[in-house]
Amino acid sequence: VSAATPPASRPARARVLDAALRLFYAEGVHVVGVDRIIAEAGVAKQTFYNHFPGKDDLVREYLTEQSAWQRAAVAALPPASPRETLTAIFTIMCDFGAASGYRGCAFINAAAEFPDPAHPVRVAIDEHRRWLRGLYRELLAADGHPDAERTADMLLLVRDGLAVCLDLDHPATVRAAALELLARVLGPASTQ
Amino acid sequence: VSAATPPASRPARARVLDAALRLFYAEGVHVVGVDRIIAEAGVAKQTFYNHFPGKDDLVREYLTEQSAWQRAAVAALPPASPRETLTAIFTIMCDFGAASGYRGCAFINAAAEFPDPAHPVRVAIDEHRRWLRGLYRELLAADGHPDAERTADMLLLVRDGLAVCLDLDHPATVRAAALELLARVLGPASTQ
Amino acid sequence: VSAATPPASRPARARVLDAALRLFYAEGVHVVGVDRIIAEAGVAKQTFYNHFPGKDDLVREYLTEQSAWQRAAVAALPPASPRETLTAIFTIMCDFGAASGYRGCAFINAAAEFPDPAHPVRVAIDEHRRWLRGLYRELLAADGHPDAERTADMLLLVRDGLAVCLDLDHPATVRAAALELLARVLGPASTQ
Amino acid sequence: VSAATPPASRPARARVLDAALRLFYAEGVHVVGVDRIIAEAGVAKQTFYNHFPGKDDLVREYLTEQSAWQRAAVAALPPASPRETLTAIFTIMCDFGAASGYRGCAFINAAAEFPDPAHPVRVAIDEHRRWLRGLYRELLAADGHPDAERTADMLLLVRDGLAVCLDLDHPATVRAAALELLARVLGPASTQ
DNA sequence: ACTAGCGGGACGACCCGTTTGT
DNA sequence: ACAAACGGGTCGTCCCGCTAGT
Repeated sequence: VSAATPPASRPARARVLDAALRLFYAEGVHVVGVDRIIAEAGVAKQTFYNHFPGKDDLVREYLTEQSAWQRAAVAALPPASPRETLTAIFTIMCDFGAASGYRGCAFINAAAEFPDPAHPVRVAIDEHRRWLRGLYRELLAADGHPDAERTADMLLLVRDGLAVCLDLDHPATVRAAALELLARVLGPASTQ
Repeated sequence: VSAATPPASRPARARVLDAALRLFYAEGVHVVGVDRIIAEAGVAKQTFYNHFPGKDDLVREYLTEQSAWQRAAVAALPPASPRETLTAIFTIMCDFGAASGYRGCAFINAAAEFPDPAHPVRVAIDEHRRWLRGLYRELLAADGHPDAERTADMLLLVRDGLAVCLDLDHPATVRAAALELLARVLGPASTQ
Repeated sequence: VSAATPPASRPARARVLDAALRLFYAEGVHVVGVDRIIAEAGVAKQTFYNHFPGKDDLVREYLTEQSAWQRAAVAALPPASPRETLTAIFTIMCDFGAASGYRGCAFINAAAEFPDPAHPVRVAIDEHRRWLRGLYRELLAADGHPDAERTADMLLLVRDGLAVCLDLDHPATVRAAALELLARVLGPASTQ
Repeated sequence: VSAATPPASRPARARVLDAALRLFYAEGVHVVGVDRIIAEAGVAKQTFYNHFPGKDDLVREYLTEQSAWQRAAVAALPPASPRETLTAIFTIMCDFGAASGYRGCAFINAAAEFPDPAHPVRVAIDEHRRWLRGLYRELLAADGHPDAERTADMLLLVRDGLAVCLDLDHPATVRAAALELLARVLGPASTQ
């Protein structure tokens, strides 16, 4: 009844994107063929190619979708101090990493499969990382951190390491290490 | 110079591994076919399958080779204090990451392409990471660090983040962030 | 101007035929898909299948349309002696062959793509050729040629060679050869 | 036992070319898929791509093969006067055109399916036609014809028309027209 | 009656990892 | 050690039916 987003053709395209998101994240991009995506989406092959020029474009949209989802999740965080927000972000990452089905960071994984830095997929990855770093920097600055720029770099590095370790090591152990590391990066709380 | 038939077909196998290492690391595992590997190695297809049961085994050996190479590199480090050795390890990582041809960590990239945790490739990855963490822990303990276990976890996390960021961001910026982070992890030098 | 619903769905069908004519002639029949035709015609897929049972029928109509166009062009020739009319027909062919966009004879090209002599497309081709030969024969007879039947066969052969050569060789050279050939076929003008 | 041509790998490649020649000529280029060719050749798919970079290259080789065959056939003609040789060439064309399986000129048919004049296939067609015209010109010159150049153009045009008409009309009728036309092009025999 | 889009199944060219003959 | 064979899989396009929505 309600036409929240585009009035027409919502389901088919969305189903393709859903299936792509699920399969690409869970198994990787190159091993998942178009045929499997359209099969899981319950979509004809031609309708897929009506919505996406090719597989690469679908991959790019898969990443932008992921990025949009993360931005929305951050925007939906309960209001809190910048420092608490930062801690919440990393804590939530740990929660995700402990849940079943976690497979690391979609962007890092995609970068592993697309070596060419000029490839559109890599461009989408860069854009997401610029947003991430900007988010950290703003929160640090709002927290009154003396060197938000460089500390944002450090947080990005911690985030990447966290995303990787949560996938490859014991999530509980990684959680402890990450939160401790975060504390050392942020320094003692500003006694305001 | 050499006899008609060398005692063991060493060079053929080694050439295959060399080509695999180069191609797998530079372009990824799934996109590189065995035909290209044997072509670059200058080896017949049958000789390849004489030395390796299949492609997956080659991938596993590619990772163990990488691991052996890193262990040898660490063993060849000039004698120094544990703390200096740790710093050297991370500094060398930054050097590699700034060099052209850097494509991130071979193990992290491989994990992105092999989701199944029970796969032999993932087992090889786990083994390398266990060695890495053990190395950190021993060096920390030798340095007299009070909590070598947990600090080793943190170092592993920093290492992973470093390997990823060096590939995706500006190496110089990442280097500064990583070394600063390392300093905060190791704490003030033990005034011995 | 026109009523709400024109008595017959003329425009849609005509647009499809126009697009088909343009694309089929310029690029060939098999390489041009139905989707491209309906896209260029600005017509829905269903509308296409409402007017044509299938692609093959469209091809047949494309040829009958071509044939009708040529018949109309001949009928519209300025009044002249039969011999002048014949010369005009071949001269106009040379003009077309020198123009950009010339791609040979639509019927010869279609025959190259439809080998089965019983195929409706081939039937349409045969019909056009029968008309052509009849036209030549009548003009020759009207000119008082002693052997109109066999000379018409020769003219048809020259026509086909002309249509092919204009596409594959230099039009200017071909024109000279064709007109010279035509003169030899027609023989000296009847000194009436 | 005997290694007449290349010592190795003769059969596979030759079988592919044989099948391609048969199918392409009989049915057209675009309608015949690679799969059918390799099936009729009894060859593995990869073997095909080991010998030919792609289908287009096979098409080009199909035409060069055809051209080579025609050149050999002309070279194998019994010694005769130039004029007799010319007549023999056109007579043999008529014989071929009357035989079952005749499908017109392979080059004209191929040109109908490859509109782009810069395409390698068109280049091969041009080359064959240059040879053809050169052959006519030399024979005419050897016969003492006063204008071999322009007459060669006319012969090429007649040849093309003949090849087309033999496919589309009654071969017997076409034969008579073609030989009569040839006589008019060559003029009265030089009473030497 | 025309548009827009989806579903379906076959086929297009091309490449995969692997095994076999020679 | 080479080429060929094998079976299946890759992405992408084919022609055609059908169902809504104005």
